[in-house]
Amino acid sequence: MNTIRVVVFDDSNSIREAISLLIDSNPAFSLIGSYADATCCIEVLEADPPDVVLMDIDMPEVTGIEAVQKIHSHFSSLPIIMLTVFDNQDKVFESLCAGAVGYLLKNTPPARLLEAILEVYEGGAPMTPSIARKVMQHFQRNESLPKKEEYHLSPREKEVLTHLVNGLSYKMIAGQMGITYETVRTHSKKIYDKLHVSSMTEAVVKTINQKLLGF
Amino acid sequence: MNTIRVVVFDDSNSIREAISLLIDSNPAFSLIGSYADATCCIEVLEADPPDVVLMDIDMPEVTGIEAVQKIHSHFSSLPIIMLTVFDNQDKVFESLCAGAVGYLLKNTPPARLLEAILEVYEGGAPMTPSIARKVMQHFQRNESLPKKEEYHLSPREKEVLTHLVNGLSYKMIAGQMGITYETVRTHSKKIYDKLHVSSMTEAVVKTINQKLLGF
DNA sequence: ATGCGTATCCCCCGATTGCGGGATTGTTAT
DNA sequence: ATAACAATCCCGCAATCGGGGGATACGCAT
Repeated sequence: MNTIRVVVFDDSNSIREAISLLIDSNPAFSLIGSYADATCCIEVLEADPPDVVLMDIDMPEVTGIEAVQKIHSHFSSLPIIMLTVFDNQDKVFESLCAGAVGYLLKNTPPARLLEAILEVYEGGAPMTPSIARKVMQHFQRNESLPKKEEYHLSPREKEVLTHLVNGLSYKMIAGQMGITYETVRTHSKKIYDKLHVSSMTEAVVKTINQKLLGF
Repeated sequence: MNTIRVVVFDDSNSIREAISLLIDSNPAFSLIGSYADATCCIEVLEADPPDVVLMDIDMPEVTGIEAVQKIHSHFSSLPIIMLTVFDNQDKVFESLCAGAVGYLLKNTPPARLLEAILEVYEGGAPMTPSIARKVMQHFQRNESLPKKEEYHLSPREKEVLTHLVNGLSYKMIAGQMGITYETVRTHSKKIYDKLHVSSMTEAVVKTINQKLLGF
């Protein structure tokens, strides 16, 4: 069986050494590169493509997140595991958005790290439990806020609002809906009234942010 | 040490029995309830609150997802693990949005199930690796589309645009930014020009939909 | 039948916006 | 140093928007 080829980016010498020892101690893995910064990450990976990348999140010159973006856009299927000392909420999500598939704290036990490498290699997404929970909570926020307020818009008003959200003017909406400009205005007035706003823009922003319409 | 109190909702008798055996075989856990449907889930949980809920996703009468919504809105801190036979993409996300914190396939080995119950109890979010990967990929889609177009807005223009997106009028923005109404208009003109739109609303919609600003 | 909500149309008027210019002061880049 | 750009301000004018009315007509409930 082939070994899993790993590359590490981390500005800390001691961490790189520790990881180097860890990986080479297990015949199933081999460390094919280890770098203190990610400035040349694309070139490095191009020259000798690994199976998995370990990326420190805080690095000088090019930050881990920037590096992930670059790597992900060049080698979209190459899995990257982020390593970090703090499980900062924002950094987690920035990394995930940038293209990382795993997120581990540096105090992860060595055995777990090897397990994680194997896991991404097999299509998983290793995370510490606390980070996994943060990710889950991120989904819940989306759906828990919007239903707190209910503005009972009539069907016709929703229709007008949809067009407003698409950026149409009253005149254009009138044309689209086959009604008069004045009617569109009347609907809009009631919409603004019900949404407690006083301009088209405010209505549109509120509609989008609170997902008042089905999209 | 107290045992972790578990309740199960699953319409399959065999699964309920298997879980019952599994949980009672380990002194660290105790099964305090086991129901074939979730119609009375709120009453049940209110009468005898558990630490963790296991919820089958496909059930007659009330679906697992509906049950999760109800439970989550009544007992928002009660962790729920979904159990399912298929890792259907949509169901996963519906469940997560509804308030579940864990998501396991029914072929999960018994030991892993107990581990997962412990994990949610301790604030984690157990998932099978394949589901974890799906969740991760969900984040990546968001950021991969928007960078297809780049409108090189100046810093000042971005600032004005931010205020527009917050629903402010030119006059209000002028006040906020300490510049003249006329200057705000000039910036806005250039913004509309660069975004290829011709109204405040269109600019706002485009900005939000394409995530042109950092939010 | 009387009221309530919805949908439709109309008018007036002031405020705001969009578009066409033009102008000055910096900074940056070639 | 000359051009290019960003940021600031100004004017005029037409179009659009927002708020205030009022009006008709339909359906639906009590």
